[in-house]
Amino acid sequence: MTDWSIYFFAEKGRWRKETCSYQKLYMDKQKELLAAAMKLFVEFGFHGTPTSKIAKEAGVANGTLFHYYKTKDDLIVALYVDIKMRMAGCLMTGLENESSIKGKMKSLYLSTMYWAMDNQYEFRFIQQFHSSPFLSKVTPEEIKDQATAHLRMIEDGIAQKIIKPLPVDFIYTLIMSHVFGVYQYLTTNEMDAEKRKAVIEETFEMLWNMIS
Amino acid sequence: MTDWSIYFFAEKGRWRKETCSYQKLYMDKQKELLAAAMKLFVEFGFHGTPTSKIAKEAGVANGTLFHYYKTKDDLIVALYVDIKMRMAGCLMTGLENESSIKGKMKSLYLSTMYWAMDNQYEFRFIQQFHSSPFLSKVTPEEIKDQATAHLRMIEDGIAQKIIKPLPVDFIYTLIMSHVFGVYQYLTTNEMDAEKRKAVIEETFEMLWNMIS
DNA sequence: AAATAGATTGACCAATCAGTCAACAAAGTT
DNA sequence: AACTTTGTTGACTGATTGGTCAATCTATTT
Repeated sequence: MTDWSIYFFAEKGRWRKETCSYQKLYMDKQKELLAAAMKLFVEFGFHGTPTSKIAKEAGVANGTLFHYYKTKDDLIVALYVDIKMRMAGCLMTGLENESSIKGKMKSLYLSTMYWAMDNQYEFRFIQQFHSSPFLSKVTPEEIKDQATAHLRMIEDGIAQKIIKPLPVDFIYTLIMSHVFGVYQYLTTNEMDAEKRKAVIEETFEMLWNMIS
Repeated sequence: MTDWSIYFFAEKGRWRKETCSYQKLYMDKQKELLAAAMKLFVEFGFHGTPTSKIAKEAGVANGTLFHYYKTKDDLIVALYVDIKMRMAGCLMTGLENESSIKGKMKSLYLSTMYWAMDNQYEFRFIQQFHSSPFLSKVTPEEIKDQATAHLRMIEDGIAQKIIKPLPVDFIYTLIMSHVFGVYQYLTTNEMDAEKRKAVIEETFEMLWNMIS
């Protein structure tokens, strides 16, 4: 009945047998689990998404989830760390082109906003996680770690007397809150790419007025 | 065995039999349920708090919860509406003393910040609710309803060309995000009342720089 | 004092949940 | 080819969940 063939999957660099009938892109089951969990958590909340549904959505057996993550809570925290890392990787690009503090700050702000718009599930998951009791399961150092680039920039700005002399993490918090606010506005009010760009540019100037 | 006595409970203006052994303040069971639910939801999240625990914390039988709220979800939404209304009630005071737009805005900002600091469970519940899938169970009109005072003020400010000519609900969103950010900073960094007051005053000026 | 309506109870239940486990499959190692 | 390690499965379970219900209690009305 089933027709077996051999396929080569470049991502892993190894051969694999797969049925012809549902040949599909090979991806680590672990990654599929994270992707499924993220989607369902955002849509139905941490409660409201049983592990069984996550496994099913990931196309994986129930037990596989618990092979990779000892508990459901572990999965949630791991997902948070994963998304945070992927985000941090995206925000680094394009920074070196700018020389001024304001230019660098703007570059970072724009990257953050566009990343949020392009990765809405990821962004909303982080938002949900941040205002949930799970946040306390991640150490403050782990949270700040991904933000060192931002923090150092703010420090420089303060040293050059361009940015208000306030605690760096305070300014960082205000920036992030601003990003959340702008994100919320952009997603609840539909608009074309041009208008959206204008809003993002304008809100950066507002932000800059606030902290400089 | 049990020693029965009669107590008068002024809040309800009626007499009630109660055992001497655990005489306690009488309060609507419904209100006790909301209070218990709020505390537990903030501490353990919407999941992580079974209805049974809520009933127990409220000192009420399991069935009583479902007498007042058809489902657990109903309870969550009702709690949100309740807190929002109580908050709105508190924010109205002291507004009429101010004449200028900036003065009114500052008064409102201060009330909001101090309310958040004095009602941390309430504030954190709203925060959690806002970034959860439950938010979609409340209509946008219901959410905006409590903010009409703010919105009208912003409108006036724009008409008088004191505030930037942007959509009012956009400015409102930015203000609320700012409040969330400042709240987060104030609660994660301990400081005395004086220092806290200074931060709140200063952050208002920053906010004003941003929107004016 | 009888009747009505709402409040309160807690035992109870079907469904669901997070997590286990024994068995099997694949890949890597010797 | 034999062995070891790691990945994968899905049936299974004990505990818990949200929610029901018939009975009791309390206050008010008639």
